[in-house]
Amino acid sequence: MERFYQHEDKVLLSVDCIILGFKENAIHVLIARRKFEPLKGERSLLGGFVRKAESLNETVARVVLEYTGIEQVYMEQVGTYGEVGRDIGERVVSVVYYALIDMELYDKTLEERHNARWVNIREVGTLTLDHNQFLADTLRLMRRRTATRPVGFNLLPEKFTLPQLQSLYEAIHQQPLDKRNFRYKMLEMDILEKLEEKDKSSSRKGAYYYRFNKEKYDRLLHDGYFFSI
Amino acid sequence: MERFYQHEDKVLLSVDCIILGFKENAIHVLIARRKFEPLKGERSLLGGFVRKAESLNETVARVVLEYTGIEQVYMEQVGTYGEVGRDIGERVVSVVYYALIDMELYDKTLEERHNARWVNIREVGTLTLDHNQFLADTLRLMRRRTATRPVGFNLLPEKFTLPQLQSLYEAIHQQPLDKRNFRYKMLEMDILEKLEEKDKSSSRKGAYYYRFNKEKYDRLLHDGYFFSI
DNA sequence: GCAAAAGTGTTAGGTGTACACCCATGA
DNA sequence: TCATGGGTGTACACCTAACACTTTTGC
Repeated sequence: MERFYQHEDKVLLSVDCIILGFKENAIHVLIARRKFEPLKGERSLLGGFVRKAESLNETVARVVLEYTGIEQVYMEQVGTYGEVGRDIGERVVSVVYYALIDMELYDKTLEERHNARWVNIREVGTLTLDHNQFLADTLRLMRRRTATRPVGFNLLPEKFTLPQLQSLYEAIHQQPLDKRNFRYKMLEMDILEKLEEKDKSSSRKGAYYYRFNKEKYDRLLHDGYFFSI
Repeated sequence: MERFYQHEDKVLLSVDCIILGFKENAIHVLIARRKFEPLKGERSLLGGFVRKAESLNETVARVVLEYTGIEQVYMEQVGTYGEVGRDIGERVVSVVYYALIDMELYDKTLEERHNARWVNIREVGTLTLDHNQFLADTLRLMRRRTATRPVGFNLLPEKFTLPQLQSLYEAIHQQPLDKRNFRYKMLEMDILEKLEEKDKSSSRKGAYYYRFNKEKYDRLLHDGYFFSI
């Protein structure tokens, strides 16, 4: 390939991933200790540099796979942060993505290998560089997204119960929701399939499992339908 | 500064600006002919490469100033596009911003110098590379933004009339709005200051000028208020 | 006086929200 | 039989959207 733009500056471009999961009725984020200088050992989001022949999505997928063992994830770009002094090592522009994963699929052996931990988003504490900013912006975006599109399902196993789903939404929006209204809204959209099977792990009566029907959902979206909470 | 990350790939990073203005009751976008190879002469959005010691915002400001002569503009990041083959010259990752400007402040001598043109967004035609994609994503975002926050004012002169404001919103959302409901909503927020002066250019009766009161608006936002259309 | 745009309130319908009781089951 | 969480319908308040006539003024 010819080098048309050879007199222009090049910069280091990194991708930082906010990997989110749901457990113990709370959203958790995967963080690790930085493996390299500078700031080695500081608490950090998971990232990687964008390679020459790799798209941004591919970088995200690579990072997510490396740290979770999961191949297909829901991801969305949050934004790009390009202040000159934001990384103390060298000038690095960072593209931030969040990824929603089903924690049942998480490869727990990676926790140790990468010195990584799942932290409740309400108890994150101080992260390195501007990573707290990334997280705050992500949560704002993710709340808006889950409030208008049913992407929350990506945080749950394939089969889930309505009480689980409600507790997920309550964790995301950090506020209690009315059970009847919530169930009505969710079922009214007609994108959930009720299964015969019940989850008996959290009550004697047991709660029916449901499954998300992506085809119906896509049809809804195509028709311009949106929901709220 | 030490070079901690010296073994990582660097990439060309560009900023592409969707510069939007309002005239003749329609949103217009500033486009130009590409000045350099490859694809020299193709219709293109306005952009520039991010320099080593320049933040993304600074790059946008530089590009907007260069092509419009305006220093302070409202801008917002749309997203970052990083497919490997998106630029045919070389691998370039592009950060897209839109900027809203008051066309009365536009320096018309620059139109000729840069071979630039203001084009109605409904008649843009084919742009180079993936710039049509950039524009489509921008318009979607801008519509959402103007529907929930009063950023539309940035497209108008400091003094404007309510019929002008309504026609701006109708242009943005490409649908007619009810005059009484529109005026009521806008005035009810109490962020517009009515002036004594009237604009007589479009009717015998004349329409009162208003001015946007940013302080009151910031107070509203701070209190968590949002409006819709 | 008339044409042309500016300005002004009210109502009906729909949407969102609050709310309380019965059911199924395992221990 | 009882304790525990799952499941179900309605009434009211509020907000959104539809709608038509009067005012001002330059020609």
